[in-house]
Amino acid sequence: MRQDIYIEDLKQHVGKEVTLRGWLYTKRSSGKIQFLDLRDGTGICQCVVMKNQVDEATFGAYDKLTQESAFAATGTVQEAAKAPGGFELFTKSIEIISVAHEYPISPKEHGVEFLMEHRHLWLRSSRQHAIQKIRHEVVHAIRNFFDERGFNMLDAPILTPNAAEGTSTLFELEYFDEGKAYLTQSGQLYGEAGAMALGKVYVFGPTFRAEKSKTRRHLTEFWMVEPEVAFMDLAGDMELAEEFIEYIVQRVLKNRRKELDTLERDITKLENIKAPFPKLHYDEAAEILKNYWSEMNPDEKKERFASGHKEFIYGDDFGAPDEAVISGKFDKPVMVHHYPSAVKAFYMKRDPNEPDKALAMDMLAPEGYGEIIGGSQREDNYDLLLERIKSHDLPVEAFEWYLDLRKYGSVPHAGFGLGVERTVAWICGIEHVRETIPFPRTISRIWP
RNA sequence: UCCUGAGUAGCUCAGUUGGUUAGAGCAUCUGACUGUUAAUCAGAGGGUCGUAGGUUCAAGUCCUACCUCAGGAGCCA
Repeated sequence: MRQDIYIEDLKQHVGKEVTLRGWLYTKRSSGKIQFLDLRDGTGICQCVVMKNQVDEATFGAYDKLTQESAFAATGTVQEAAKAPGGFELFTKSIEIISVAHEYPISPKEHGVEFLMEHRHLWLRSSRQHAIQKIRHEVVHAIRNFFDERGFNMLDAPILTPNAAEGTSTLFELEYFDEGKAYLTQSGQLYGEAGAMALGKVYVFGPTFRAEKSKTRRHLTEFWMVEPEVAFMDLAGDMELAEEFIEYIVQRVLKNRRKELDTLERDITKLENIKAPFPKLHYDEAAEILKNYWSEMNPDEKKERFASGHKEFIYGDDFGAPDEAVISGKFDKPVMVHHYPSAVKAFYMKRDPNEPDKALAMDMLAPEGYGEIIGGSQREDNYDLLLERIKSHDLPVEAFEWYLDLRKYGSVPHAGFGLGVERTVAWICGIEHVRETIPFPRTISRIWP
């Protein structure tokens, strides 16, 4: 009996006759024996065609099938140590479904611009396929983590009337007779409203930043997951964050080993990602930077300045190169907490014991992947929050609903935001976040 | 916005102190090959050197402006 099956299930069909359907990845031939690598989305299978075993039409299919042509192959599944994946199809017949035009992405290397221009096709390549499988696993792990802990998912609006942290980086649009609307930068404020209704919530969705950032860590459209929990303080926030990251990384290790192998990821670095993570007070992190600069000789200093790294001054926020110095000291993600409140967002609560510091934390990924989490305990006092909105020159009317949360049963609460693309880039060990999202939006790309 | 780098065949690149007809690999096409792994081997076709000016007997190469892309800074996840 023949049946249609997927390549990932081949091992259950050894010795049986099956039909595989998919696309031609590559082909090789030595005259009277042909090898066609069939890709079906679940894997790649080598189809072996021998001239003296098949009819003329099937043997002739090799010449007609161009790269990425669609076809069905029927034959017997065999174990084959030399075949990619360990199995091959000893092919009896081939049915051509559609012949592809000359395919632009050849097996040799290509430049970034060319690949991005063909992103819709590039996704078929094995590395891109592996990255999307891992992204899916990460998203699944995120949802499982919160669902298992009794969190309620809360969908925040994409179209919003106001900014979370200033107005310079918003995508703006006309909203009927209501004036301007903006694409959301963060669902956090809505998450806070949700936490007061449901106790524990997480917002999960796309966010938009019109910043003109052109680095391997930035996209204008990216996905963020933002848990928010009533009655949780900063310490609880950090515990939740480290448990969360451990969960995601270990899940990918368990379920996506094959894809990590495809990406040639150093697994040992990921196996090490287990809570607790190092936690540094801002002052301790500042000390690391102070020592870093004081131990440097003048030539090295000149080099650092030339690369754009400015010498750290106590009280400043950390720049990307500073973060690299701090995270470089550890082989796990590092959490830095108690940043100066002057450099942090208006909604972050100040520490009553250190009034110049915010109850805020960032998590820096290892291996130079930068900030993957930013979080804080939120200001829960109505008067202080109102004062903060005013001192940040934000329009009070726009935040009236948000201030209501402090009017009607205000409680301590905290949360954080995790950037999905930076997390996936780190786990995959790839250079740039643009490869972690199917259709990246950057400052100079809105196509395809 | 600022700093740095790059635009040469469909793709990835080489091209010397300026010098005659601009090269290679892959892809495409033709042929050979019964166990290939980015198969191999032999052959063929394929170019307004990013755009516009300028210097020169002579410009892919030098100069100016502009365009596009990439990496980084700032800001952030």
